[in-house]
Amino acid sequence: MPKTNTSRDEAGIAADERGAKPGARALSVYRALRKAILEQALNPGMKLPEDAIGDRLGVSRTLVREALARLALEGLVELKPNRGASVAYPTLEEARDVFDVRRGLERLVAETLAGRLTQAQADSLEAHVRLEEAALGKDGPESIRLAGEFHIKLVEMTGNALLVRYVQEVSSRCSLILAIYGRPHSSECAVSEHRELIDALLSGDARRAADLMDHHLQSVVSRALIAPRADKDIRELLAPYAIGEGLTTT
Amino acid sequence: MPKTNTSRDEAGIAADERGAKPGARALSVYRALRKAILEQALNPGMKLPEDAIGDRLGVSRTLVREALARLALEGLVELKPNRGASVAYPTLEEARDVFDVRRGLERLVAETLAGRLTQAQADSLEAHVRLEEAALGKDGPESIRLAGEFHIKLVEMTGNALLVRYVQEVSSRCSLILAIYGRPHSSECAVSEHRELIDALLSGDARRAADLMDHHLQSVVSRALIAPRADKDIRELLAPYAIGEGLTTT
DNA sequence: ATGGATGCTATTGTATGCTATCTGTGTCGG
DNA sequence: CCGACACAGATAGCATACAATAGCATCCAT
Repeated sequence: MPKTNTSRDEAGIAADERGAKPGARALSVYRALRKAILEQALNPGMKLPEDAIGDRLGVSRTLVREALARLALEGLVELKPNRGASVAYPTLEEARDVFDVRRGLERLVAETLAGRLTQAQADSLEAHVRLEEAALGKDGPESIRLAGEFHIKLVEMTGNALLVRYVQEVSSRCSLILAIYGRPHSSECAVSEHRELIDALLSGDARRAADLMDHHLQSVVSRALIAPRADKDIRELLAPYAIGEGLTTT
Repeated sequence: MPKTNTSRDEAGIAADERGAKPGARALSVYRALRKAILEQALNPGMKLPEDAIGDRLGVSRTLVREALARLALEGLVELKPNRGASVAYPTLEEARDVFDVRRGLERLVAETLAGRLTQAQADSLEAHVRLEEAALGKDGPESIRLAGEFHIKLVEMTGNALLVRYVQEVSSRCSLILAIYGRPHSSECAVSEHRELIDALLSGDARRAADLMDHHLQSVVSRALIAPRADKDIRELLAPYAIGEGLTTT
């Protein structure tokens, strides 16, 4: 029996998983959307209609719904009742919350790893830092991606699966936040700070490693987070235009 | 207009939300299952068939699936492909991971709150501690629930929504873990430690508060978690496995 | 009698249809 | 000319129907 598929082979998803495992397509949808959001193919605030996405990806609305629900739980999309999903547009307060939690989590990472880093792990991190340095010149999304991956590599070395999940989650949200509020072309992580961190971890000084990580992330915020691009309220944005046209603004 | 429901009023869910808001029933299913798991009406390892749950709760499998997916993401249920859902049965390693992350998160709570606690908040916490003391005599699930709620109240006072979510999640998982590996009737949190913590928070000494919290949670683990070398008899060891297989335990 | 194959059953995975609700547009009254 | 009501188009919420898979029991062959 050749599977009598319901003729579902036109678009993107069906092709990427040959084995056709059970929950694989739902995962693919999730990953596709996640990636699209993180590399800003879908801008924050953009609507995400179930039908359109399902159409484009060759799956039914059910799977799209599943993916959207998951992304909503991770804070990458907002899900308003009867209004559908849209790419999350975090407020500055939410941004602060996320960065605070991230600092707390990554401090735990540093403490956990301090003095426990194997030489192989340290080498791997060193190699990564070198990649970052190489990417520094040609400022692009490449540099940003690598800087983020350093932290992911770090947390993965703890072997704590839950910690990995949480750090990945907050990292994703940080990317989104920086896409909204960040300076255009800031390399967010100073490579030198990454290298210092590795040293501290190898030396086994947990306190110093934690403080370094803390300071590092703190400086990421102050370096990359800029004043809000005053898009709080559309009325504020339009006020000058209204004055220009002689319309009442209050 | 009485909503012309599709005849869905027999069982548990339909009655609890009169307004019948859009996503309310899905949430109700989620909460019902969550509660059932946490108070061990559903034992770890127990199977969770979608249609049975849907039947019992008066909703379709769709909503049950949604709830199960969410619980799976929170680590309260395990979701195996084509095999369905079951109440999570964390390993000891996972348990350690969860407790580690919890310590990191709650330390952040303590640091955030240190010196920022209003008198009203301190009073509220004091009142809660008094409830805990009252419940100490009659050892029961009551004492355990109250001890957990103390930490929830605490994190809610930070005003950090993400931190609240994470702490609630790890707290839930800790409850589950203690249900499996915990001593039968240990009051997990020493009430005196809660009171000390409030003092430290009021005094504004962030370091001391964080260390107290750390030590507090550490002692919860050592007080409640059974040692790996089980000097209990073999029947106790096998009991959870029997439950997992649906066999009688006595 | 034992080992393996085969059909059956229970349960999950996915799609789709129906209904309720929301948003935008058009029309009517002030 | 501006506001309110009403209708219509669109979209999410939910249920159900259909398809596929894993586990189990039975049966046959060695």
